Amino acid sequence: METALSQRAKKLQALLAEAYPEARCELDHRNAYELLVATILSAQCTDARVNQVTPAFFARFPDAHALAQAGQEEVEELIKSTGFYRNKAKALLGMAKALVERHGGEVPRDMEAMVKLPGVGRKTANVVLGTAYGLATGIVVDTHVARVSQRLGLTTAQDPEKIEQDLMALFPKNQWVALSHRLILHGRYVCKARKPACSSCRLAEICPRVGV
DNA sequence: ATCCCGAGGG
DNA sequence: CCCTCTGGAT
Repeated sequence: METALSQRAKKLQALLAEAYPEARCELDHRNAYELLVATILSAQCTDARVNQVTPAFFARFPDAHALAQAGQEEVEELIKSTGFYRNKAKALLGMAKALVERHGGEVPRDMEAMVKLPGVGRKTANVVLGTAYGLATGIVVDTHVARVSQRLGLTTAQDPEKIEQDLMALFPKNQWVALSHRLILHGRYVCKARKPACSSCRLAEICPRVGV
């Protein structure tokens, strides 16, 4: 049976694909380790700023083995401008050590192992598994995705886990990775928290907010 | 002056 | 369940 909501989901998928054909990740990265580091740094910070600090960071710490040897203060200095730098430095060091101890310095390819890494939650894990490895383990639910999904009426849930379940039920698995990127881009540039650009929104025709 | 918003800790 | 951590954007 085709519910009204799932038909809207199909329409949304088409509109998003037109609006964001590239479905790109804005964090610069060359492998799973770099994406994992960049994603941890991206909390409370723009991707553009993360991309300013990562070149020097990866030159100094090219892999988990190098990072695991680092001193907290040097890491803090390199990531200072991204905010939350003490928490992030601690998370990065713990994560690198866990990577070396438990995974031979490689980034694991499954959700269970990922979320056991210090500083890595479901959001970060979904970004890395989906984008670096092409594994659709779930849908990325950061606050952009949560906000857009709520505004579009795709979910009434507040809890990110519940939002993710609602979205996963609405979209085919082979769309999850691209959908995550597109919803993030849309939330970042159009369906913004503060001043949503509804007049130039490509999803306006299916948005309950427009015209109310 | 206020909001942004992920993960851990209390 | 709610608080905290931070610099930057608005």
